[in-house]
Amino acid sequence: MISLAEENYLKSIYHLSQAGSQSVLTNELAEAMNTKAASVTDMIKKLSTKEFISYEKYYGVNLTTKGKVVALSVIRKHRLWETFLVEKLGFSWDEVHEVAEQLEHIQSKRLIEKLDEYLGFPKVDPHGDPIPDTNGKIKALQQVMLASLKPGAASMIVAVKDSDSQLLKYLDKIGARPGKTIKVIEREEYDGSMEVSINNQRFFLSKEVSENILVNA
Amino acid sequence: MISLAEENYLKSIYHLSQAGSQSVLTNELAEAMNTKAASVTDMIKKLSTKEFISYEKYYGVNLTTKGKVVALSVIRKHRLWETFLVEKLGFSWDEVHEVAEQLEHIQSKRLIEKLDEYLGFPKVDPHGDPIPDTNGKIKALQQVMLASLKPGAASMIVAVKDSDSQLLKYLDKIGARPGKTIKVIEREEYDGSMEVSINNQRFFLSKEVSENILVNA
DNA sequence: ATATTATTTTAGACAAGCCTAAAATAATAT
DNA sequence: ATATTATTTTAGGCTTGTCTAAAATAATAT
Repeated sequence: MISLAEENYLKSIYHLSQAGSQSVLTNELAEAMNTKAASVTDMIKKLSTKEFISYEKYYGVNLTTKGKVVALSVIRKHRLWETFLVEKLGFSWDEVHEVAEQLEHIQSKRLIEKLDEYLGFPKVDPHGDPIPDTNGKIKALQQVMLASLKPGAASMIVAVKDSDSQLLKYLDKIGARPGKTIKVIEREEYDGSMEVSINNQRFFLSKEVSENILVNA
Repeated sequence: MISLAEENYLKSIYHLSQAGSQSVLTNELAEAMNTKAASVTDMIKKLSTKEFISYEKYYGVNLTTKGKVVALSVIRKHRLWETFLVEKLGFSWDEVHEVAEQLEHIQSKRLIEKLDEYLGFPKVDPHGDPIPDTNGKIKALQQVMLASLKPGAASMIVAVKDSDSQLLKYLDKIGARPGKTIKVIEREEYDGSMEVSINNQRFFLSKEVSENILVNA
């Protein structure tokens, strides 16, 4: 059996290894998990013994195939639950993360199959992130940062990187939801900020915000 | 904060104190929780310090008002989730218990409110058990055992005591679901068995089974 | 009234998952 | 090439929730 803590570590390792393409380092993981490096080392040993990760002392960890299966199954559950919360229970976009963090650990194959069916086998969650299938296959989206678009370019928002509640609230307010089309009016080279239009309304976005919005390539 | 284990103990204490009307004894609790008496004593001390229960050494425990609130909130969540699983996801009656045991521990007031609303504020769960309201008020049903009915009497099934999966499967097969009307045709005094009719079909029920079916008084 | 039996509690241990402080190793700067 | 700094690991400890074995208490039978 795999514990809740173990599942969370594997999920974090997966996300971190998607971001940077190196091995995941102890300190990165400690920060992501909101814990101390020493605790991470302890857990790394356990996960390594159980063959969920491969681990070279001082040089970080990588998921094994077995570990990736677990991570993707947790992510699948997380994203299906988020979809449920938004589509069926009427949660807003920015409220679902915390609850889904809990729901993703419910152990029941049947439940997830039924939920998937009930939701009509969605391919992406409310943030636009792809939902892995039963076998852990995940469709890599062709995504680029809004920040990289040139003035005049328009594209569909597919996801938001950060899951910070403040950011999500803000994006929700200005209508920057996945599925929406966003157009770059102008971009200031000196600070990376940009003026964009969504729903025919204009907004100024800071560099930080525009780097957190992902659009179709 | 209250832990998962603590919630489960409080729930068990509540159920046991509903059954027998005495204080709940260490051994009863150990059996219900599938653990050893020594472990129960340990936990009892913790719950007592936190004032969820009152405890007199060697003479068992009782829930305090504070403890009852927690227990009823867990039971409310359990029953709402069971309703969801059956009504929305198409689980059958006898499959929901295990999953609901996990779902009942999700911490999110908002989630439960939304779920309640989504289900149309149900008053009873799929087993016919009453669902406590937000304030922990629970409507005591006027229930009697089917076993106590006299030949010729008919009444509506409101609940099933045991949550043993075998029993639930059997009852499902013969159509003995909450809401159904059941009529006693005959009763054998020497072994307590009875012949009944449900949906105009006749069945023989052993004493054990007829004591597990609760009907409107 | 006392001895036997059943129940409950105490004592001491263990695994999981975390911590702090100190030691070991790697990376970087001179 | 070596010293300094940053990162990671080790060592030892804590809490939660469990266990077994032994001691204490209560219930029951004679």
